[in-house]
Amino acid sequence: MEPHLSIDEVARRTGLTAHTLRYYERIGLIGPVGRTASGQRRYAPSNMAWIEFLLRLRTTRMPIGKMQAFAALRGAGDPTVPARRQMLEEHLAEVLTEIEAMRCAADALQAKIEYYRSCEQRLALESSIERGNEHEQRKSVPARTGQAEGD
Amino acid sequence: MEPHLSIDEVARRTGLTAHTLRYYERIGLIGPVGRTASGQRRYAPSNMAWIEFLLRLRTTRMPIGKMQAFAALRGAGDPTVPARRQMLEEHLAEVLTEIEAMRCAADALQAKIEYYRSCEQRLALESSIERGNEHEQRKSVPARTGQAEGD
DNA sequence: GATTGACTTAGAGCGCGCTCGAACTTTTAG
DNA sequence: CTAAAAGTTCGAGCGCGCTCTAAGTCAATC
Repeated sequence: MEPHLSIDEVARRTGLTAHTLRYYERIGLIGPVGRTASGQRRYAPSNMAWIEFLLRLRTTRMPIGKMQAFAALRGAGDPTVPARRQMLEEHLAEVLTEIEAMRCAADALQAKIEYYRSCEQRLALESSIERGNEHEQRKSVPARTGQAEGD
Repeated sequence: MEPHLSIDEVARRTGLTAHTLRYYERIGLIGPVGRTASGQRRYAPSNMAWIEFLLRLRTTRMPIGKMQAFAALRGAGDPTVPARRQMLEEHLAEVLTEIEAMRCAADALQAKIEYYRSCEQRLALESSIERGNEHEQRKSVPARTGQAEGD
């Protein structure tokens, strides 16, 4: 039981498909991967670590082209360490910017959800009045906010 | 100077292209937009507010198909408010999950950057020793960390 | 009246990131 | 020994989100 995994096992562990793993290798993102005598892939722990790193880059939406550039630098060995670090630093900066943009948009969505909640209260109240049930009133509903037509 | 903007002006203000604005309208994301007598689009403030909302959805990576569904609900008026709220709540939950995933991956990238920095120190030290300059040593460099082949 | 330039529609095309199909070989279970 | 499962290569195809082209209309300027 050596720690060299078949492509299906790697697929299972990483969540990628075997198709995608071959694709990544084809385009130079992964490799070289060991082979059995008959040509089947066997992934070593170092391959796994690299794939996991690629997945982190993917999570942060690095485009494949940049990953290829990074992989090429990595293949060129130690002298490219500064270049690789710089790539990561630039990418990280973009990622942090984007996280902030998403957080900001998420806040706006939260506000909208709350606005909808107030709409629902008002609508419920109006329809109950319409049906003649003028009780059921718990809190005063804020009439109608000036949400600037956002909806 | 009414507050009804031409498509180019809207493009300028939103960062979308005129092409994309027409595309969004075509697929039912935007609309209806007012027209001049000769058929040119004139965007009202309510259109602008909706577009800005769409852009927030896009920032949070809602797929266009979902935006279309949302737009359709909106077009159906008040009774769909609860459904709209639910869509937003579900989407927001996904967004928060994804923000967390990105933040986590970003942390890993930061760690890798720091690892590279230590590599650079070690490499600089080694090459200076190789050249016979055995001074230049400031801090003890941690020999070589066992970064599990991540690189 | 002619030209310039912003606008219109319908529909084709593109870049990205996979995803799948076809045809074949190897491994494994019964 | 056989049959099914899993692997291989090569190349085509797909879904998404635009992006652009072509052909034409209209408004304003020379």
